[in-house]
Amino acid sequence: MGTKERRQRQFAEREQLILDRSRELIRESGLLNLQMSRLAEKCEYAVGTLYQHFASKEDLLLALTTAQAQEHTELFRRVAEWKALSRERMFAIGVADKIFVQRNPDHFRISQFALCEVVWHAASPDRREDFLAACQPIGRCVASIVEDAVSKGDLELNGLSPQELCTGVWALCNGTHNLVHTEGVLEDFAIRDAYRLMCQHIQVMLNGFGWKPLADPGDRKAIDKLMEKIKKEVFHDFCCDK
Amino acid sequence: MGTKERRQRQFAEREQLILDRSRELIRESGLLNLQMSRLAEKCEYAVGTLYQHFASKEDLLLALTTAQAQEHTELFRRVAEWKALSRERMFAIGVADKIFVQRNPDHFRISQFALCEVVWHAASPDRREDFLAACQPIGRCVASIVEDAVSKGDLELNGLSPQELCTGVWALCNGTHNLVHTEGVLEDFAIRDAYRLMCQHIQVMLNGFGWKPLADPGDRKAIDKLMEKIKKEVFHDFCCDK
DNA sequence: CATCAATTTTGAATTGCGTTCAAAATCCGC
DNA sequence: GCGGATTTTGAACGCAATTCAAAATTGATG
Repeated sequence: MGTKERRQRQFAEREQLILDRSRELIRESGLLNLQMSRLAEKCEYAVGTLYQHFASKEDLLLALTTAQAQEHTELFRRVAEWKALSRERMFAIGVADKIFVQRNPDHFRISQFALCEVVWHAASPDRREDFLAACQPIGRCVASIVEDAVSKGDLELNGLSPQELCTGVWALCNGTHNLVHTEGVLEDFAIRDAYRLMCQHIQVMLNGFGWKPLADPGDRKAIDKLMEKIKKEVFHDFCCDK
Repeated sequence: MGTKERRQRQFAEREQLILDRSRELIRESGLLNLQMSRLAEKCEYAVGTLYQHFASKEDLLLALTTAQAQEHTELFRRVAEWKALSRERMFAIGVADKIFVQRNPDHFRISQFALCEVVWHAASPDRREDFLAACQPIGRCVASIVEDAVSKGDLELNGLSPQELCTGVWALCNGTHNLVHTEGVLEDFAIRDAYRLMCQHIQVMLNGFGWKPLADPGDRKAIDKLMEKIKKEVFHDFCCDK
């Protein structure tokens, strides 16, 4: 009896539609102006139907974030599978982040909001669990690179756990996103290309960890070249920008 | 004619009262449950009176954040004036951050929310300017430490501007706050003391910048000792916790 | 193909909360 | 202690999220 399955599939498709449309609405008129009634109109469904999928508006926002976290994970998985030096792979995590943000310019705006206490706690417990589950592979990917580096002798942990070491790079990336998306903050600082700078800082940090082979932090050309290489070898189909 | 001045003073006092009470309310029952009518009740004023001070609820939240940013600035100013090696002072910026967060446990929850597009844009332009103005000294403090380090020969910029270098440390701190306050994220990672770890990562990063004198990243005792020293010499009256 | 119970969809009605504003109270100079 | 200006008040308003009873659709059954 395929009836039930078809129903489920259609339900899932509709959910996807709602997520897509809400992303469009947010792009068009901002997160601030996202209204359930307008969204319903845009989806050509009644408001009540939206609530069959999402327990609340906050729930929807967290679902949006989760869906994008899955794409994010995909990028990281590629990096983890890339055949290259451990240090290059770790650096590539930063590049993946950079590419992800470029491809999903409003992801961070949404997630920054969705992960705030206010929205987070207004979302349903299931949705929160889904989000955490979607994030787990990211952590595992990155930790596996660290473990690999240690086993190859490229890196010494100096008493840290692989997770603790990851947290440094993670915080650096996360903080960069945050600063970029907080209006007015980086403007005063005259930062040109915050994400390129982030990659430079990752190199600095990896050097600080003594992760071999050390990079020359002053050599921007080398960093750019490595970024190009990563874009070509790992994300060839993801980024067409030069 | 002191009447007008007295009025202004009373107005300012009332504003302070409102801010204090809202902080209490948030502590008691969460940011999610902050309601203007309850706040008015707690302040023993009418709702309308609140709106003489703040254009909207969002405006109030941003004002809260700004007020705390001022205390934050105070800590940084002390660090900048501290007579010590440039590297110790830069590290002390991280310690200041750690102390600030310990003293103001809900600051970050509130600011994380207040700086989201949704709240930020719903606050009044004046309030936004106030916030940015309150943050500027922070940037200047930190940049001055970098400049000092360069002039003393402790650090080479390698083509970065002092601001660009600061951004790395800033992002690291900011990202750590963010991860700490995103529920469930660090839990899986089994991070014990995220802020201590942040300080370690700052040391790693400063090493990566080649900021002399280099620290031994594996020597936790040394880091703890330095943290103690900073607490004693710079923040003696701020932190009583061991 | 008609029937009908179960399921799904609908959108007007409800609700809750932020915000407003006309009326009341207070202030202050004369 | 008078009267205009200023401030405070809180009931009323409006908006947008959410609900839920009624309508529509579905699909199994004879």
